[in-house]
Amino acid sequence: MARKPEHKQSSADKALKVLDLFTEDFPAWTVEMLMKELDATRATTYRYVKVLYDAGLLATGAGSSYVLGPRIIQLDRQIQRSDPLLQIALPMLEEEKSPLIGSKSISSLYGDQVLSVYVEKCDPDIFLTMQRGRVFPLVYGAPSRIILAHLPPYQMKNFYIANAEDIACAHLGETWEDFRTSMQRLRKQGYCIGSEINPTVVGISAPIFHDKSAVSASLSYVRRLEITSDAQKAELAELVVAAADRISKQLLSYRPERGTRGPVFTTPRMSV
Amino acid sequence: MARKPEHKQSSADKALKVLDLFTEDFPAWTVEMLMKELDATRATTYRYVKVLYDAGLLATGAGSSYVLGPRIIQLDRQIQRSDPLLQIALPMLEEEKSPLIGSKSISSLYGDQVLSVYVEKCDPDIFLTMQRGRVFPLVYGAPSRIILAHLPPYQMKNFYIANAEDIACAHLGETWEDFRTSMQRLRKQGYCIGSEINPTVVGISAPIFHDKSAVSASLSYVRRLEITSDAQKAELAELVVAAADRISKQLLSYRPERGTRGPVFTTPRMSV
DNA sequence: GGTGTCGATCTCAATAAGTGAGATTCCCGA
DNA sequence: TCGGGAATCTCACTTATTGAGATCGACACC
Repeated sequence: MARKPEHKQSSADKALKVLDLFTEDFPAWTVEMLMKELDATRATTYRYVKVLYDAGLLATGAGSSYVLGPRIIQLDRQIQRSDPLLQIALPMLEEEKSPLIGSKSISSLYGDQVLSVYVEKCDPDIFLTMQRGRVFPLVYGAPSRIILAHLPPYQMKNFYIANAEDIACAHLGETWEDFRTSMQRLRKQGYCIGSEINPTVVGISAPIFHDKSAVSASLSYVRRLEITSDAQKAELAELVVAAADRISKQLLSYRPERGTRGPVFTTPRMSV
Repeated sequence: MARKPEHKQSSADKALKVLDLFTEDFPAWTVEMLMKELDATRATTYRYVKVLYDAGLLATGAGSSYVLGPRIIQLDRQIQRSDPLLQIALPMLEEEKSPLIGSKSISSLYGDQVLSVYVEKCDPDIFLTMQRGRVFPLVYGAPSRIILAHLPPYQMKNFYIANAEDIACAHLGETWEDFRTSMQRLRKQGYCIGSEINPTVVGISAPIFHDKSAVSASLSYVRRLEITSDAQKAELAELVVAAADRISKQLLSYRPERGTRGPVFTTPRMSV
């Protein structure tokens, strides 16, 4: 995870830090601007840029600026094509045609974050904020929380110790016992329902396992809040739990084809 | 460009080289495998992996392997949201509803390659091989060739010198004069038609300019070959040229909103 | 909840890099 | 062909990287 501050400053670290500067609000940087931001000389800045440019992670933009490069788009395609979760889940989701479902999405656990990896818009009138690539903390939103609830005990304990404050803020428990109990309740329920991320919709998420007792992702069905009755919520919950179970079953028996050297699941560590 | 072999071996270079190993056929690597492949010691291999892991470019996979990381998916979303070409073109393409169009796609020029950056399936029965992230050489396929034909003179000349052989193989000209003439013909026609990439469809591509006389991308309309008459080809050509022109016009008058510090077009260099 | 097994990190001396300032080359538009 | 500016090169100097082994710690099993 690139969250925590680093102690040592290797040169590769410093070069890759340049990537962090390319945010949505500042998608283009000139070398002059980078020099000021990095507090480095012209030569050094060009060296960092060259490394990333040669790797295809940066590309030249208009006005002698640099922007994120083509390699990223290319690698994203590679991930999509080699991710067994998507390989299995997408065909299964295509068969799910209930008119109750306004949108389907899949979120994956990476480290201590949850990343949206697939979003499908079914209801043309629904307003979606979810997109592939959006990142959420483990405590925020139904897709995250149902994953959080199914973490193995030691990971959940570690997570609590490191994030007790955020957990309390999110009303998931004031103490470890509180937290454990509320997570237990979620597990028993089998799904998590909420409108936290997007207040115009209701989302219901169920866990996906790539190994017995190892959660890796969650499936969410979403529907416009204004047109959703309580009975429909219950029906959607049943649907999403059943679909997530089917995906998990397939995933458990998944064996890679083609010349791959092994499974391609992500099994995050929850290190401090 | 990440094509040509490098002379110097900086440590960041070596770390980023690890990314190259993660191909579609080998999406997961253990450290042991990487050690053999890189011919490095265990400590060094772990150091490279750690740098990429901390940057989010790698993630841990099942069986103590590593796979491409969440940061890539995240950065891809950032590119999509900050690319003025997509910002402008997508709403315009949504209004184009001709039933002749089986698929729409946009390809962008990056260096000496052309990258598919957007693909939309309109005809549910069409079989598409094109996806966001697919890369093509500048001489292969209609989307590439119409870009090639509109390169500025010195870039075209440079490209010819460096790729005379490939150009001859692609029947684009045996000599510089030949090549120049065939490119001139394409420019005059205004579009390029072909079935090279996917033999089951016919694709027609028109150039998109982000600056007068600076090509940056191409728009392609695609239709199943078996159901396409010559008259329909002509009509599709008109449509795609008109749409690409509209996009170019918008692009020329584009001024970034939000706190962006400048335009975010890619203006590739064609260096040797 | 305790304990064992690897995967991952740390330590330290030797080695081979990265760094900065300025000159230079090369790209690209007229 | 030429000019302006971006990108690279040179070289002395400094600092990080490397490799082998010891150690740490996360995770699985009991």
